[in-house]
Amino acid sequence: MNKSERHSHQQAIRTARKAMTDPETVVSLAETFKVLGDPTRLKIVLALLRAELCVLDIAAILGISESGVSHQMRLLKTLRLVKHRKDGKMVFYSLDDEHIEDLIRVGERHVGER
Amino acid sequence: MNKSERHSHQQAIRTARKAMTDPETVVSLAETFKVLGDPTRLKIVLALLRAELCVLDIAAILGISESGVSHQMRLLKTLRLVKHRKDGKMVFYSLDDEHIEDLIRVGERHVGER
DNA sequence: ACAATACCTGAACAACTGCTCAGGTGTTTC
DNA sequence: GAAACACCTGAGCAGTTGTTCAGGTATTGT
Repeated sequence: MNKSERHSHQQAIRTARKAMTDPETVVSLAETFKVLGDPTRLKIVLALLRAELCVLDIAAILGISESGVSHQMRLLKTLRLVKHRKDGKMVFYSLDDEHIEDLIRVGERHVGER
Repeated sequence: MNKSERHSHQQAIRTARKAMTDPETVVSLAETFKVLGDPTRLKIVLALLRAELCVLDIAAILGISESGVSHQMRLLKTLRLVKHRKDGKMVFYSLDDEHIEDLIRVGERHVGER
């Protein structure tokens, strides 16, 4: 009996493995959570829940540099959490879809318990 | 006119700031997303969605060491994503509440689009 | 055309993360 | 009680992250 057969939960293991048949989806899903898992980026998303904002607005709200905001916005854009609208020399950001608000609400419900 | 008053979005900034009146909640929320934002931990949670599992089961599913699993379980436990049940020398882990499944489902919906 | 504004980019850095290794505790079996 | 098992913990490490700095582009105003 080798190490992987030692204990008797082969059935549970087979069942559990089915939860991640598509490794690519798992990685994308993790990336989505990860992007919301940083206080700075979460604050940006929370702010955009209320108002459309330009880079300097966000920098003012967070107290970090324009450059820092710009880097984070690129990430949020890549993962399709935010979209942007150019108006002259300014770029206005807003949330890209309604699932993000749902995600925040469900998360708040978990944190709020107890 | 100083730098922070330069542009004319003071109203938007005031509105957006209201979204994070409680900084402690923001940090807790970010921690919750962060813990799901790592592929290894997300896989653990996905697996536990299907079956109650012990440490060695999880290690077998993920292909990492018992020790690595143990470290991650402590984190998941601290953030109340999982609970544990001792049975002899084994420890069985399962999800702690139903919001976690909701979180995963909403996340999948976001990732699935396009 | 020049200066100011709003934003973006690459490089660099300190801080943090996930993992393994070595060694530990508690439980079961012989 | 000794050996085997299931799990936990602290230390250490390579890789990643968030931020700033310096310098870049595009747009506007004079």
